[in-house]
Amino acid sequence: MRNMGRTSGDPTPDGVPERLVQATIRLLAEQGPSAIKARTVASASGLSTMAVYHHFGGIAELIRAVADRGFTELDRAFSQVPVTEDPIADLFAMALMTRRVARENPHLYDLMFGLSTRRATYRPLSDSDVRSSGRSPAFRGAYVHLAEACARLVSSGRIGQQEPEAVAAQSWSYVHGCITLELADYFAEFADPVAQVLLPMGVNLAVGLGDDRERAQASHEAGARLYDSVTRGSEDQAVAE
Amino acid sequence: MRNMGRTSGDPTPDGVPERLVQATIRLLAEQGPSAIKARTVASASGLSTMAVYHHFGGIAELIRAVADRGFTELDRAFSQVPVTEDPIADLFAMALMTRRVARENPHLYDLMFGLSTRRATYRPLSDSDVRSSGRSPAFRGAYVHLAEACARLVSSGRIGQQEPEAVAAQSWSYVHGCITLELADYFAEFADPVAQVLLPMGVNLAVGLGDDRERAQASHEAGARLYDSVTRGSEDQAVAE
DNA sequence: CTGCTACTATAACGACGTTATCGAGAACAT
DNA sequence: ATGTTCTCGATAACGTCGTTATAGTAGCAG
Repeated sequence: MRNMGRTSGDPTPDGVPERLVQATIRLLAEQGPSAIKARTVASASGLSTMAVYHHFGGIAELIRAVADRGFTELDRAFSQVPVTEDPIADLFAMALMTRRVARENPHLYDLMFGLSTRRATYRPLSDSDVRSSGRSPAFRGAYVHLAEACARLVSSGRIGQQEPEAVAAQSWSYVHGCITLELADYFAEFADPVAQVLLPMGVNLAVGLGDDRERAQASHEAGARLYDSVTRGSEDQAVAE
Repeated sequence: MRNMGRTSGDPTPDGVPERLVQATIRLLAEQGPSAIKARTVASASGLSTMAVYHHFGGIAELIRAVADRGFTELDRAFSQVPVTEDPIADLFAMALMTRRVARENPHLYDLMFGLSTRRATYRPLSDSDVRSSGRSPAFRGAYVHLAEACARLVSSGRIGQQEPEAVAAQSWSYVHGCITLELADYFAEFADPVAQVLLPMGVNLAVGLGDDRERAQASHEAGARLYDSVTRGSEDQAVAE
């Protein structure tokens, strides 16, 4: 495993590691995790297996880089959501963004949060890939969007006085739980999981946090419109129901 | 893959398939999913690899049987929670039970809900292992406990009139989301994830569903006591913080 | 040209899932 | 008792995978 970046400045972000990561993501989306093999990603990149080991050290590190790329995508998706004067609308737009990212590549989403492919399986994450508090920079990049929206929500006085971190944890939990169960087909009985589960649950949580019900409902509908306005006209309209 | 049961009546539930499943669960708990190999589970069971193929057909089917055993354990845990006159207390006791099961064998829990090891990776679940609506009997055995508690909650009139299935989906989502994130160490900043995230989130959701806040808080504390009374004195006190 | 560095292709090694083949033991009929 | 059949599991092999050893190419410094 040598240097990951270019020796000089990076005018071209399309190096060999990039090709390997994107080929892995594509294989993950099209054929699932069992298709990620040193030979398949190498041939899909037009290289030999040695490229994987020179640039990453092994399949495990490549997969970790791929999962990290997933958080980078999530960060980019969150960045597209504008900061409005309605933090609950922003939060629900981010929830729908998370769902979109998850449904675009379910196996990648599973890789980002599943522990079957983390810990114990691979190395016990030793040194500097976990920087300060415990996660990758790409993850924190996405997380700050959520944390800041929760901080805005608390400081607005719209809900009861409470720790923004706890609000963030609860928001994240309900979104992640819903998405995970939907991806695993446990919500097959619901024709529209967003309208029947995700949105009402967000409203209920907001009400439980102290918001007014009608206002929470309106904010969530505004968040849905915010999400539509951001994603409409984008490169791909993702997975249409 | 031959017959799974004994030829005559089953006075001894400790056959070869049982040994293989339990050896796999033990390997999963002690060494993680990467330790599940045909040779390791076979030697851990005192058998050869052929036993896996005779009784299950392959590693994939064995892993599926193991995940199903996880739902059986969850069903058994839910069965230990008594049906009281307080459905919210029952639901929160089940939430704590789910957390206990998940923490006893995190890799098994991930196997039960992760899609990386389902679908696409293995066969597209063809015939009768998915019976009527979409999941295994062991799963539905656990799910009915949740669904019935939600039905009791709705019919009690304590929360607003709404579909019990939606209440179940929301309860399940928040519990599953919290547990998944906690297992993946995303709640490392919280010294007591139950007191700081899971319980307040359950209260908030109950309030959002229409319950009174003080009453919801009391019910959740009662649910915690209910959980303690059921698990205390049991074989193992599980993972103590 | 020589030496050094960075990277890659080829080929091999060990481990794994799976399968082929065969033998042990039971059940049953004769 | 003997032969037949069947279930089940052991041994050994085959193909694939992650990984590594080896050797090679390209670029640059002297």
